[in-house]
Amino acid sequence: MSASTVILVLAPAELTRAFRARGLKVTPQRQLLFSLLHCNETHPTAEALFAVASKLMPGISLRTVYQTLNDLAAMGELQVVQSAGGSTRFDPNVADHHHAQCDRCGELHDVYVDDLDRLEVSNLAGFRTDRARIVFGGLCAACQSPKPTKKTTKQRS
Amino acid sequence: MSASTVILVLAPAELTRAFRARGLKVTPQRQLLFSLLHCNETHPTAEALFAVASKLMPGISLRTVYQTLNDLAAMGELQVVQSAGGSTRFDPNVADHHHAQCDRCGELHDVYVDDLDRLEVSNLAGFRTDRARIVFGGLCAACQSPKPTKKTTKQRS
DNA sequence: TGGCTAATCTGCAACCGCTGCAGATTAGGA
DNA sequence: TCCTAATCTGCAGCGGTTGCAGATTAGCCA
Repeated sequence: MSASTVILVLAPAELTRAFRARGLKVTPQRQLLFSLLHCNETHPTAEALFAVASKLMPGISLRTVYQTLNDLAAMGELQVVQSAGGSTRFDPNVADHHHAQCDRCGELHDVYVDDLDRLEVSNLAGFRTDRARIVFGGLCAACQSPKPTKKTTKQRS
Repeated sequence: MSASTVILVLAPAELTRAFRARGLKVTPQRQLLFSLLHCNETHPTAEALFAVASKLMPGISLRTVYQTLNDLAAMGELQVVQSAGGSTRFDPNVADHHHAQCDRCGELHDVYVDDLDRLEVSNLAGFRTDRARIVFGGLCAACQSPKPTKKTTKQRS
């Protein structure tokens, strides 16, 4: 395929730099994925990203999407979120934050927690923790109203 | 197989009662699983439970293990923990608690957090939370020493 | 600019965790 | 003891993910 002829968006410079700095090559496929992830707050799955990428660059392989996401995660440019429901979500927001997942639609929201280190944790038994990840459960704003409209994520029973 | 002739341990009465109360039957397979889960702090996977159960009751099916675990989870007698590394872990500790996962060996430890509701959470945007689940990351006591000994859980790279 | 080479891409097969199904078995009430 | 619905087992199949191999290409160097 003539992927190199497709130049849709400017790839976020930061990720491009990070890849080059590690001796990794910056291909059009990767640039596209960088741009799709940039400021993306939907916590997409690999499959979801692939669907969007395919429209913009027909022929791109799901394998490539996984590869790039794993590379980004390995270099800390992506947070991997293991949410209920099977597939892994990827979060390009690398700021220190946490998540709230809606019990009904399954959607993930970024939330920020201020005073985490003030928590009193017991039963650590020698465990030395250096970070924490919180997932809040409940109902998102949309699903609290009588007629919930979206069902964006499949949930296993 | 003559499963009914195997009576290894007293099934925890609570789970037996809970099953009967819902019109579910209490079979030798279930009794065995109840007893394997009782006071079990290893956060086993279905596969791990199946391995132990198979030794005590040869012929028991992995399908049955999944079925029973799902039943228990559905009735709230089991906490389902979606840990990094693919497979689901099951936690018979239904007290309000959280987890610490070791970066090296992957093992999960129960921890207790006292003042969760004092956390200041921002960016909720209408999300109404009713619970939180925290997973701390770090190193367990065993893996902090120079020669870590166990590698009980496989971790994906 | 052209050539070289290691990194990458794609397509496919396979793996893993888990579930649906159907026929055989059995718990537990009448 | 009998009956029936619940359960068990084995297997096939599914969704998500990864390994592999051959074709392609980014990026360095002359």
